[in-house]
Amino acid sequence: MENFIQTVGALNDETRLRLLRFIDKNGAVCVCDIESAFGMIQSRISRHLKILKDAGFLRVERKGRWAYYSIRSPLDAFRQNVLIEISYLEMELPTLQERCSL
Amino acid sequence: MENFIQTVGALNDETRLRLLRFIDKNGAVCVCDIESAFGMIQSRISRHLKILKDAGFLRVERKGRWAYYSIRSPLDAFRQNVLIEISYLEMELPTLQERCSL
DNA sequence: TGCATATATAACGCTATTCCTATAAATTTA
DNA sequence: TAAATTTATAGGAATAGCGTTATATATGCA
Repeated sequence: MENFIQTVGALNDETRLRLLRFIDKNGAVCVCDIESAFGMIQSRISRHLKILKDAGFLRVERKGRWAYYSIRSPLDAFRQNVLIEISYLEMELPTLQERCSL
Repeated sequence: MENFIQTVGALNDETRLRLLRFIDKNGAVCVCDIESAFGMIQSRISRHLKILKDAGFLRVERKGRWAYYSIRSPLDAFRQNVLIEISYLEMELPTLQERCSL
């Protein structure tokens, strides 16, 4: 029950839906990539990513000073359906211009 | 987008999940049935039912002075999946003791 | 070691949501 | 019509969530 509420709670925010779709589309990205793409301040992004991670949608892998966020795998059927549903939504999504590292 | 957020927003509350599961399980019930089963005051129930209705999960049919709420039909695939997911959740659910009308 | 970079977290103000109480609206019955 | 029943809604207090600023932590490099 708490788990489910945490899951849908993470989806109950436009910024997080856009972040989730962005990562689903572009694969592993670090916070600074998102920062420049979305034009949002870092602390805001970091907090939303944590919520999505805690809700089971994202995983994070640290490499050096960067933290790469990507869709968690494997993903249970319900969260997969959620990602598909989100992919159908009309939303303004920035393009991943340049990776700030690599 | 707004529609999706409204949908998951309706799920982001324990009371509403229990109400939704209760109606999914018992079929059409009126507010007073829920009132006695859940032991919650009527205004609280009425408001949560409205949120679930506006989110596309419920429909309401008026008969005399009673308002019967039931799962909306047909339901799109995503909301069907949500109902299935909710049916798996462990939650304390009251039994529908008596119908206050009929 | 000292500094820059990348990310995470805490604190605060604002808004939204929840609950309750009280009341309105609509229907049935006397 | 008047009273009772059923449901909906408005208003206020408490709480939770978001965005920002400021700061902490952690890594890499000179």
